[in-house]
Amino acid sequence: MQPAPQTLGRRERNKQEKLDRITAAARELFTQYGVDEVTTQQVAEKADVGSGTLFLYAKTKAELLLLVHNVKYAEALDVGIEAAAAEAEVLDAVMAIINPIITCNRVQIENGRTYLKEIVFGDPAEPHHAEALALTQRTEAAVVDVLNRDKKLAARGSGKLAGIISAIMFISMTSAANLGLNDAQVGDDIRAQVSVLLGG
Amino acid sequence: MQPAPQTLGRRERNKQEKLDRITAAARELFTQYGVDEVTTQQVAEKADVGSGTLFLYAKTKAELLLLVHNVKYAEALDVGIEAAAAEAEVLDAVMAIINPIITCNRVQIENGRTYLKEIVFGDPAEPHHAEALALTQRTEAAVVDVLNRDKKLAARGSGKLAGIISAIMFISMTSAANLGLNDAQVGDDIRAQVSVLLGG
DNA sequence: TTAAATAACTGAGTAGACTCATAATTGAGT
DNA sequence: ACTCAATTATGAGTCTACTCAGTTATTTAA
Repeated sequence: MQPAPQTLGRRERNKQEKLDRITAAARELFTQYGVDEVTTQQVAEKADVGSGTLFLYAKTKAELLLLVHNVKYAEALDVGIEAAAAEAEVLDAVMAIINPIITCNRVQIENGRTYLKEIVFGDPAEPHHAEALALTQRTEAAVVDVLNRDKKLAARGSGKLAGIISAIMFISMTSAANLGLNDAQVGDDIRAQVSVLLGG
Repeated sequence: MQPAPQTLGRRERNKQEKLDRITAAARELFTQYGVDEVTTQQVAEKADVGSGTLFLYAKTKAELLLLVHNVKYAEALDVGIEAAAAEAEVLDAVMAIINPIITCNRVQIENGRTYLKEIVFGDPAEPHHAEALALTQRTEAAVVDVLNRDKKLAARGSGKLAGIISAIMFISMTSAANLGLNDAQVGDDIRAQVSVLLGG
């Protein structure tokens, strides 16, 4: 038989396939039951790999969640950036970026909070974590672009402002005080704060 | 023998004494080695109580850290509020409140980050957690007082502004990106952000 | 003084994330 | 085809936060 035409050898293909199975298994179980209700054993079993193998692909259970959630976050961010372009007002445009992220983050609220927790407190050296950080940086960059539409905001320092908006988002989406709110209410909470920040 | 003159019975006194021993043991071990390097067994042993008893006084290991750290935080806050009164400029006064908190939080950086993590992600129904929340509210209230010195800031909404300052503090003190900075540099980072926030 | 009721204590046991010694698989060299 | 070094997979075993059924201490009531 001829050697396969792929550039990747069997070893690389097997690895990719295993990662795919693990990602799929984790996504389904985490989404349905929530991270805390799922054991790594269950994910391994569903992915049909050994329990130790899991940890070759994600160093911790939380990293496994990053792996799964990054995909959804990236999609939400794309939607938001698109929507922001259609908004005339700066505040509206900023919220256009933020709103899909809120929704994505709160589909399963426990997972969303754990995701954000891991971004701040996890190990930035891990590959899935690095990807998550890149996403938050992309989010800030998108906010910077919007803020720069306004000369005065640009003069105040759009980079710093975007950083503050990230902090506002983080706290509003994770705070236990906001656990009882729905997506729209969290959005309103963030909007009110961003409004104060920008509208000074 | 006459009954003791205390209003508290033996049971209450025993409980208080045990709590004191546990607090002292946790403080010493956590301070010297860091939370993650100390097991709950070691704390129990040092406090001379059964390993299960520990969890009657703090529902989780993280709650135990809150118990210990709340005291230090409260002291730092008092110092800061005092110092703020002596500052003429609003920004300087805000930083006067914040600076002792930064120092207190970074004496043992791992513990400081874990403390903040627990405040956001822990169970607010737990008593030590409730106390920690009260402290952050007291901090915000102190910041509000300072902001209200300036009519324009008061008009913008000093409560919301103080909330944003809390968010800035949280992120700057916990972010892995700032792990390499010293206290002064973290202070500068926060000051720069607060300056942008207020100075708009 | 004693008995019953209640509160607090205890440490062996459990659960689940993660490790690591060993085994299986792969691909390059011959 | 056959080494063999390097990579990847495995699951039994470890570690430790936390639980709970049974015990002990204190208070109250008779």
